[in-house]
Amino acid sequence: MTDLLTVARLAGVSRATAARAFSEPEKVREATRDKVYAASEAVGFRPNYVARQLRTQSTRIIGVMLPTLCNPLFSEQLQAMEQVARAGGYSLMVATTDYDAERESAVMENMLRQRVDGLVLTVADAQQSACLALLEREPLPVVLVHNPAAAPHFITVSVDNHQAMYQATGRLLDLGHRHIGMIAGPVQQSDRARLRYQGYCQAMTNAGMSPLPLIEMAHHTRADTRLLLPWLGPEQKLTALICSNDLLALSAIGCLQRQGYRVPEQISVMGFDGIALGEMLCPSLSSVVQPQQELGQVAMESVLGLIAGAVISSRRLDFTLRQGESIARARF
Amino acid sequence: MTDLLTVARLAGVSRATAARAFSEPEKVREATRDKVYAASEAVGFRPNYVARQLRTQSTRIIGVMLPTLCNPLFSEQLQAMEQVARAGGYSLMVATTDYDAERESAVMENMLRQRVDGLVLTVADAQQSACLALLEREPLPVVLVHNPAAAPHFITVSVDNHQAMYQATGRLLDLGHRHIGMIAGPVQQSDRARLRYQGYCQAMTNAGMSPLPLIEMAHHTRADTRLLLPWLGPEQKLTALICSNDLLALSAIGCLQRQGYRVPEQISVMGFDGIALGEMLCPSLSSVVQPQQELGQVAMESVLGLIAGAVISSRRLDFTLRQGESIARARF
DNA sequence: TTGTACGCGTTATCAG
DNA sequence: CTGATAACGCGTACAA
Repeated sequence: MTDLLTVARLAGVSRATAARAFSEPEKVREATRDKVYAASEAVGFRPNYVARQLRTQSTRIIGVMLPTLCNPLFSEQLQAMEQVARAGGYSLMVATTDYDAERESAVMENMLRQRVDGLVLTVADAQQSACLALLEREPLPVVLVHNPAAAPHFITVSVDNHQAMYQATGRLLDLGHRHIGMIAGPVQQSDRARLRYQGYCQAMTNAGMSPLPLIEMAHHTRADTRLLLPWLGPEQKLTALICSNDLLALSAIGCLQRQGYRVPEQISVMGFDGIALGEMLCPSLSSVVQPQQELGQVAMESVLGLIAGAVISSRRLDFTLRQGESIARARF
Repeated sequence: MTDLLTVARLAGVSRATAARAFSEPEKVREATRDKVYAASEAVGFRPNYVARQLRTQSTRIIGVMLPTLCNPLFSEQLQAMEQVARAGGYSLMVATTDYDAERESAVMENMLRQRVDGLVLTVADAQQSACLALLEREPLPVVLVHNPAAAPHFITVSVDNHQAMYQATGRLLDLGHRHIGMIAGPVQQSDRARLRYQGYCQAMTNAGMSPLPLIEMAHHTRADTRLLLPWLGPEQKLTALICSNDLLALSAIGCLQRQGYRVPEQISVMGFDGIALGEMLCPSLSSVVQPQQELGQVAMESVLGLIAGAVISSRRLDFTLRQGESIARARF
């Protein structure tokens, strides 16, 4: 792991020439270049990116901050981002925050010190995010994913969560459902969950019904039977359940079936996100499909664009309603 | 984003003192320290880790290389690793390889140039991995996850895949199954899949049966009904299916149910990995449970240990068989 | 085309 | 406790 000087000496050239052989090969005569390469093979030389980064003031690293990797939505998005980044010659520094604002700030600070060239983040709540406030003063290229495009200072890539949940609820209403409940994870942690609940409320209200209070689970990814049962009793007899994400929906279906309910015959369940697995199971999951890969791709392309000095604007991506087997017409 | 010298001047101290205020605060008088901090606030100074990395020859970055993030096994493992790393003051550089040996080598080379302090990797096939061969000559701390501890040069954290699948198959045999098929993704891509198939074969042979050829799917994460059906016809009437991973198992159950088969009444299905979702669905998935978080934790602790100069050895972690509702006694 | 020389922002090593 | 100075490894004017 020696340095360029050693290589240069062995190759019988100056250090500058050796350096050029790596960073600007076309500016070095072929014979000279080969000598340099041979020499670096011999001594096991490998360019030191840290030194290069210091010198060029550019790390070619993108910082990626996500709430969690337990939700396939985020992990597939990360996978897509990584591919775009690598194709563009960038590496990824990754951190998760578990929807914790303090961790968000700590992660951010660390990435800024690392001098990442850009940032792609999904914060828990863009409205009251200390780390976004901090970022406003930084000249760093930043792209938000999923967060509502509230902060006009930031480029955002997202779907319209409010509208999506409005339509999803509408689908259930169209099927004749009147007793529709909505479940979510800890909702004050997530601005998207709030938007989705608002979408649900508006759909209910527009249809002349009063929205039910949100059924809030302790985890973002697992439904709790005990919190579900009261809504299925004789008093509050839900015929449909709409969920803030697919993992919640799938585990809710599991809970219901385990309690002897048949889905969708006795109760319809609708998810949100459109994770791949939902399509394969039986009954297949009805869901709002977010273009997960595209979200990651567009977000990464946007930061890279910003870094390259291009003019980039926020993007609203299209969602679709996937008609699965987990919902059916309401009957009495 | 100014530098230490600016801060020092403003604070009326030397650059060395300003530096110490950050890296060794206890060696600076409190009054001086405060002046430095005040000055750095004023000019918006933030320590430059790149410069520090160059000087100290240590990046406090761990490179993590995984086949894919689409399998929750890997993404949850990554999440666990990230937490341990952050707690230890390390950051993560993450890349995926999609089981492609060339991408493995490219990713590796990039991480070496980035001067990561250590590496945690899962390669497609440890036996014939160009990047592992390359690594043997490097003095870098490396920990392999999941790969069989074949290469004695490397610390490995894994479960015994062969033994696990042997026992899982045994469980089906104990339930009276005789026609047990195994499905997997592209098997030549993964040394684990091969080991698991061997475990299956040995269990079958020991029980006096001849193992069936592997049913190989095009994707690691999705079963294909068309490839499954021939094994359910009158000639090859399987009563149990054992799968190389849980996503394959869950999608296989979906395929079967969609074809009108009842699980487990008509056919038992067993998975491998023990992803969280499997437990929530109905029928719940019988599976070999790998300690996903522990795998990540132990792996990360091991590299950090190696970096710290501790003596670390390979670890075999325990797996368990989860008895789910997807398997039942064979009947005729 | 190749070589010389400087600086990127920090920490380590001394000396005071 | 504080200050001066030399690296760390590389890129890149500028000169030859």
